[in-house]
Parts: sequence; structure tokens; C-alpha cells
Amino acid sequence: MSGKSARAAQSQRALMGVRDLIISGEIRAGSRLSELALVERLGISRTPLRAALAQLGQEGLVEAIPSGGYAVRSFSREDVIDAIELRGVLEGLALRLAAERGVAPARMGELVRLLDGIDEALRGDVEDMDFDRYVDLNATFHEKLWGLASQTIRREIERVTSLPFASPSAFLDKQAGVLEFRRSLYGAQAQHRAMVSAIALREGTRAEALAREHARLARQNLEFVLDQDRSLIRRVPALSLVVG
Amino acid sequence: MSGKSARAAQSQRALMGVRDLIISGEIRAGSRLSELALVERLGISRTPLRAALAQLGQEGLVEAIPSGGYAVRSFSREDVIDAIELRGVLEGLALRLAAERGVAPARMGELVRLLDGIDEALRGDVEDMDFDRYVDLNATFHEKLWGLASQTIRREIERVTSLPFASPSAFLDKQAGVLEFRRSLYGAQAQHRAMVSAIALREGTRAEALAREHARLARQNLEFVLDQDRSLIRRVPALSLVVG
DNA sequence: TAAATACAAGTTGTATACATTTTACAAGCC
DNA sequence: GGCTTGTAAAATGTATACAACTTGTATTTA
Repeated sequence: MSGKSARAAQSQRALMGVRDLIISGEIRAGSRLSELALVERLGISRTPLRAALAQLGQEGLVEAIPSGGYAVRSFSREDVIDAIELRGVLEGLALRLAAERGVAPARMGELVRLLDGIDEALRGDVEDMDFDRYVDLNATFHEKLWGLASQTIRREIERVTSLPFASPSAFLDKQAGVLEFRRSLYGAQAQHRAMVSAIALREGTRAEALAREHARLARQNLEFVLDQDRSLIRRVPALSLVVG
Repeated sequence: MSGKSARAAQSQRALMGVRDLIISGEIRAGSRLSELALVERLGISRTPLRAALAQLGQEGLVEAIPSGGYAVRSFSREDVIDAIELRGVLEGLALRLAAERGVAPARMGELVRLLDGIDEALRGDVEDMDFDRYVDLNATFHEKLWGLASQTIRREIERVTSLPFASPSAFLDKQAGVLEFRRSLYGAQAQHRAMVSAIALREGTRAEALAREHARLARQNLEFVLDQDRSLIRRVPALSLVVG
């Protein structure tokens, strides 16, 4: 990609490959991961594969079996809700500390510009809106926003967000028509504006509360989907690991 | 130990060995970790060593160098404070969710019994008190307390706590005489009681606030030590990685 | 003299061979 | 008939050999 050398190319391939196999549902939750089978399937050797499995274990997508090896982790409803709450708390902390310590005007301007771009992408009819551009800009905005925090906190946010269902964008799919995403999107935009404003005014406590509320909305959406019948749930690949 | 088989013995040895070398200060912050040197020093092969380095990278104790390999991470004052704050919000979340969902009386009783044991260990004169027993019971209490949360949250708490300076116990050393630990210990005990009480009464918000305050105390202690001259700082091995 | 380049040594990433453990299956025993 | 035990196969953990890249140094050239 950017500055990343092609040094650890195989490890990256292994990581993405296994993650895709799990999220897409090709390997079911709870089933054991055979190293030899994965090696054959991904066309790499065992060493980088094992590195990838170890990292996925740290991320929480797979779990180590006491007797050896790994299995795809399955998530209960409680696990899923906790991951969302976790994200809210972490993002809240990131914003509170950023607000307390202050943020350079240049970075604030960057955030506002991104929000303007998102508004622009959302403009127009539902059918005509630039959905892909929205998703892209939204992701960039979040990166920059949590990027205001220190490395220590950013790392945790990224880790939690790597769980497939922890990110709200996992439920935004125009084609699949999952959720009434229009209202959800506008609501999220309003919250984004409020968060940036709170940081600019250096109101740390308010910024933190807003971030939590932001996650709360995501939690409600998630619980709504989980309460539906399986046909709706199946439209969200991120939920293939959730049992019950 | 308990049910853990000796299957991954070398990996465990590598993990503990490297961690000790870093925390003890034998390998300085910022310096590069040579795999061959570590292999020779620890008497293992490169494969389990690399697994250990990867995990330490996830924990945040070492960081990957873009051109390859790892270096011991150095922590700024901000990093250290953020880790404490992080611990506070994570533990707060754990307690809030536990209080909201309720905890079985048996587990609550277990916690109270541990607190009684800690009180007993603290009884008597400063010189006579059973310091080791206090440290042991205190660790068990914290394990049980955060154990009330789901696996997802517990994992994060354990990860953050693994940073050498993130745990308050890193600053409790009777021999070294770091901090006026007596007052600190009694204060922590009072907070522990209040947290357990809040959970029992199912007051989630209060439990969360108490956990945060608990971490706040740790942050104050930490900042106090950091503001002292190097001679005091050197008495706390956990701070060998902190620059400035 | 300073900069650039080529070369060499050292280091990491990858692949694979080996050893130990787990596990499944079948035969034997109570 | 059910349980235990022994053996074989399979899978994981470990060690090491190999290859590619990085980096420091020395030599050459402008």
C-alpha cells in the first residue's frame, strides 16, 4: 500500500484470507481451524498463517483451544452488545482527552471539511445519493476523529472496531436494504457535528457523552436487527458469528 | 500451572523472558530487539520467540519497525496517563454492565469475603502487616471483580493492565518504600467496598463513576512519582520505559 | 572533499522438516 | 455391554535451513 514494504506480504495475505473466510461465513462459528487445510486453501506456508492466527486471536475473532490450535469464536448477544458499549466508552475517552488537551485548528478544519463532504454525498434522493462516497468519507472522518487520541487509545479502538459487527458501517448496505439507513445516516451526521463542536469548545465531558450516545444508537440498531427473524440477519454477513 | 498443558512451553518462556528483560530495564526503551541475540540469551529457537514478539506487539510493550523487526516501545508521560485513564473507563464499563445485569449472590459474597481478608491483612502496625498476603488478596479481588464482566471486556482490561505501569500494584513495594502506601491502601479499600455496594444495589452509573475515581487515584499517584527526581523513579522498575 | 554507488555483512520473513502431543478407533478386559 | 487401554494417525509446537531485504562501509567519481 503506502509506505508499507512488501516484506510481510504473506502474513498480510494470510490475515486477510482467514478473516474473509470467517466473516463471509465459509468457516462456521465454533469450528476448528485446521492449519493444513488453510495452508492449502490460501497457498502459503504455515509460518505466516500461524502469525495471522495469533493476531486474530488477539483481535478476538478466533480463540485458542487449550489442547492446541484455534477455533472460530462464536459471539452471544451479550458479547455483541458489550463490543458496542466498549466502542462507545473508548471513543468517549478519546474525545474527552482530545477536548481537554485541545486540538490544533488545522486538524479541526479537516474534520469539518470531511463532514461537509459527507453532507454533500447524502444530498439528493435516496436512490441517487453517492453511497460509496459516503461510506468512504465516513470511514475517513472516523479515522481522523479517533486519531486525535494518543496511540495507546487509538490502538484499542481499532482492535474493537475490527470485530465485524462492532462497526456501524457493517449494517449499512444500500443494496441489501438493511435498516432504514437514511434516517440513521442523518442522525449520525448530527451527532458528528455535535462532537466536533464539543471538542472545539473544549467541553470534554460533553464530547464523551456524545460519543457514548453515538454508540448507543448503533447498539439500538444492532438489537433491532438481532430481534428480527433470521432472514434479515442473514443479509448482514457481519452477524454470521452471532449465535442465538 | 492449572489445566494448561506444556504444549506451548517455549512460547511461554519466550514471552515471559522478553517481558522480564524489558520491564527490568536490561533492554532499554527504544532499542531494537535482535532476534538472534534473544534466541541465544533465552535458549530457544526463533519460532516461539517471534510468536512472543508478536504478542508483545499487540500488548503494546514493543512496536513493529516498518523495515522489519521490533523495538522496545518508549512511553511518554501522556501515554502513561492515557493507559491509566483507559483502565478506569474499561473497569467502569465492566462494573456498570455487571450492576445493570445483576450478579449472583454467591459471587457477591465471594467479593465481600475477599475484602474482609484484605482488611485483616492490613490490620496491625505498618511494619507488621502481611504485605505479601495483601498483594495476593488484592490481585484476586480485582480478578474476580472484573471477572463479572463478559469475556470481551475482560480481555481488554487484562491487556491494558499488562502494561507495567498501568497497574497500581506496580507502585506498591514495601521494601522500596515507594509512595506512602498505607494511606493509599486504606483509600483503595474504601473504594472497593463502595464499588461492591453499588453493584449489589444495581446502581450501574454509580459503580462506573467509582471505578473511574479509583483509577483517578492511581493517576494522581503516578503523576506524583513522575514529578519526583529520577532517584525515586528509578525505584519503580515499571517506569523504566517512560521517557522524560 | 563530498556525494554516490557498489558490495558485503547482518537481519528478518518464509518455507519445511522434525518431534511431541492429542485424539480417534479398535481390541481386550471387567 | 460398557469401560479401559493401547496403538496409529493426524495435528500442532518447535527448530532450522533458505531467501530476500536492509543497512553500514568502503571505494570510486565528480
